[in-house]
Amino acid sequence: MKPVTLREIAERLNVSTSTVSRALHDHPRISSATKRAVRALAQELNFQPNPLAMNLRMQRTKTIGIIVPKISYPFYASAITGIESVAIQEGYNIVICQSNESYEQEVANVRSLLLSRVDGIVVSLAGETEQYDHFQEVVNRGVPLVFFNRTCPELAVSQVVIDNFAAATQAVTSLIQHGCSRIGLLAGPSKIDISNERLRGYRQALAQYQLPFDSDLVAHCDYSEASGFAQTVRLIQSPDPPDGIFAVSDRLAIAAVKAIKEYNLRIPEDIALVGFNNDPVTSVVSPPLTTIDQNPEQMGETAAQLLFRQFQEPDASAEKIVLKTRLLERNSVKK
Amino acid sequence: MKPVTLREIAERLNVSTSTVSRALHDHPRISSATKRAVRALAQELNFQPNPLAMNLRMQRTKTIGIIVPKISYPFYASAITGIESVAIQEGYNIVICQSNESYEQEVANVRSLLLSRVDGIVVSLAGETEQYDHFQEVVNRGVPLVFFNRTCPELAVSQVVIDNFAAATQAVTSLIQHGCSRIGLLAGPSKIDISNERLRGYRQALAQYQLPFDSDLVAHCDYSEASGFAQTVRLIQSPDPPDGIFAVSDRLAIAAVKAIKEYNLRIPEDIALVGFNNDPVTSVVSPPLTTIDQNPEQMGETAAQLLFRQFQEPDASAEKIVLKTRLLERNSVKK
DNA sequence: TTGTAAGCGTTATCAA
DNA sequence: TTGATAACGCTTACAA
Repeated sequence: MKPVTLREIAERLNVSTSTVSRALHDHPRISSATKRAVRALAQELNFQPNPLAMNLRMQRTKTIGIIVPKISYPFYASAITGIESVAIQEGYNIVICQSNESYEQEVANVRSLLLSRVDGIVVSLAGETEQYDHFQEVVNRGVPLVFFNRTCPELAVSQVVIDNFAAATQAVTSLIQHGCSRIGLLAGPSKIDISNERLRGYRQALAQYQLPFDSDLVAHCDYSEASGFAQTVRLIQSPDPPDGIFAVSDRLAIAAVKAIKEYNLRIPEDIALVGFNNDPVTSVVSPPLTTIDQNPEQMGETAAQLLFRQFQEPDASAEKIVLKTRLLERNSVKK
Repeated sequence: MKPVTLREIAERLNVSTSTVSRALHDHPRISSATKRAVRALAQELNFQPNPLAMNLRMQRTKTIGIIVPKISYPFYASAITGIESVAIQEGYNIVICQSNESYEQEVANVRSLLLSRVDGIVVSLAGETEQYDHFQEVVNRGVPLVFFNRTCPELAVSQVVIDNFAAATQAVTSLIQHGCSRIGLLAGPSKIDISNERLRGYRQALAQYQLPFDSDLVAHCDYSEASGFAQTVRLIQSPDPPDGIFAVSDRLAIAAVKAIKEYNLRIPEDIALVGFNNDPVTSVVSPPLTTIDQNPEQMGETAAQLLFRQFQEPDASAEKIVLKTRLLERNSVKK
């Protein structure tokens, strides 16, 4: 019942363990006769090299660590699937950590991954995170690192993102073109890079159509539904409420839907709404939400590819890949 | 920049590595003086024992493997969170695998987890799985195993489930009490244990109210939205269509919603609908779905606890824990 | 072409 | 109370 080891094979064949190891690795200076013999027996005994021993010996684990805010966010679940698919293809395992949007948990995740000697790390930042020493530490240790989606502007590290500025501009433009003139923004945490990019896009669209920017209409939320709901209520109850809202995530948009309905307002007639992510719920909610589709699986794949590129050329400079998005127009803006 | 090892501490203190190791483990026969000295230096150098070396030496990894059909299913995402929380508490790491409902991938997952020597495995079966040799192998190797939710009836292994029979009875009863008399069932794969339990519950409710059982009304689906949609269409188009549908998962229920709406029928007036899982979308879709709430996080926690119990008493007999559920009545059945 | 031996960083056994 | 030493299972100089 015990797993077979190199030694057993060696003893049975009256050769040394090194010969067995080399035969299995197709070392050029091993006779094809012994190679055949070794392989045959290895096959027969169903030999699997013990990864624990290999890890210790090789000082690498063939494992990549992933840190995401929450695996239950459909965006990240899909991104993970993307990362996983290329990892498997390359013979790597993955280990998934959730930061739960918490800075402290993210730090703990990094520590744990470093400790377990993963060969590389793929991260999307927690909403709370405002300092990056823990990632600097990753870089210092020479462990390849790639950010995706929520990235860190201060670190010269490879990253894959979408053009958040352009996507947000497009989203808000859609609201404007459908007749909205006073548009609220359910923004993300102000320390998160993509939040600011989307805010810039929002302002850009307003400027393009000569609409005034009113900071009262910008509501910063963390990524929780509760904050989305509360901020929407605040916008609705304000003296001069918006006739359209752009939410920087579909979760916030859904929270907005609930708030708007609670106040017996109609979507899109009273308030039009645009979300971000093409979360599955957006096609189910009534009315279906206009949103930005951004192919998270592809983003995950790309991030993983970037990581593997770093494995091959550790000294290559940081790359930034920007993926395409598209606006999915649905009834939440059609007036 | 290199991680500190036992040896370094030993050399600096002019003691042996064994002494250092023992001091750090609070071994009773080490003088408190050296303990203090060792610990102080360990702290100062920020010594972290290399888990790779420990793993190899101890033949255990302080890691538990999790296999679920898909992490993007909200039910499993929550269950994982539950497992994770007790694992962390016990100082264990987790590694998450997705079977993607595929038997082959599940087998590969098991193989990979066994190879990497996880200390125990928590599983919810893939929809496709109809044979269990790979789990028998886990048991044979003496690796603790716990099933949750979708369990395996043939193996004497600890498991945590809900009372699927009772929950399904309750769900269908709700439809009947709101006036449905011809109730369709979007059932799960017939090889999955909980599918059959829910089917039994369905029949029980019918029997209780003297409604006839009609096998034409039972539509077996895999867990995909596509099959839920197709089967709903089949039911709608049948010569004698149902006035209510019980879907054994919310994903299938959502698919049913889409199909029903596509045929311009009203929910619940033309067809009432009950789902299963209390997926977040059920509160967002219009009308909100009646569903069975089953606290997946608690289920995950319980499964993990069962596993840790096995770590402590490897020879204890298999336990089966049945958790409570509750019916969440919403507008998809109110006529 | 193959074998010997060292080493990865721990823990555990035995002896002192 | 502590130290040598072996061992976990593998890879890889270096020797033969």
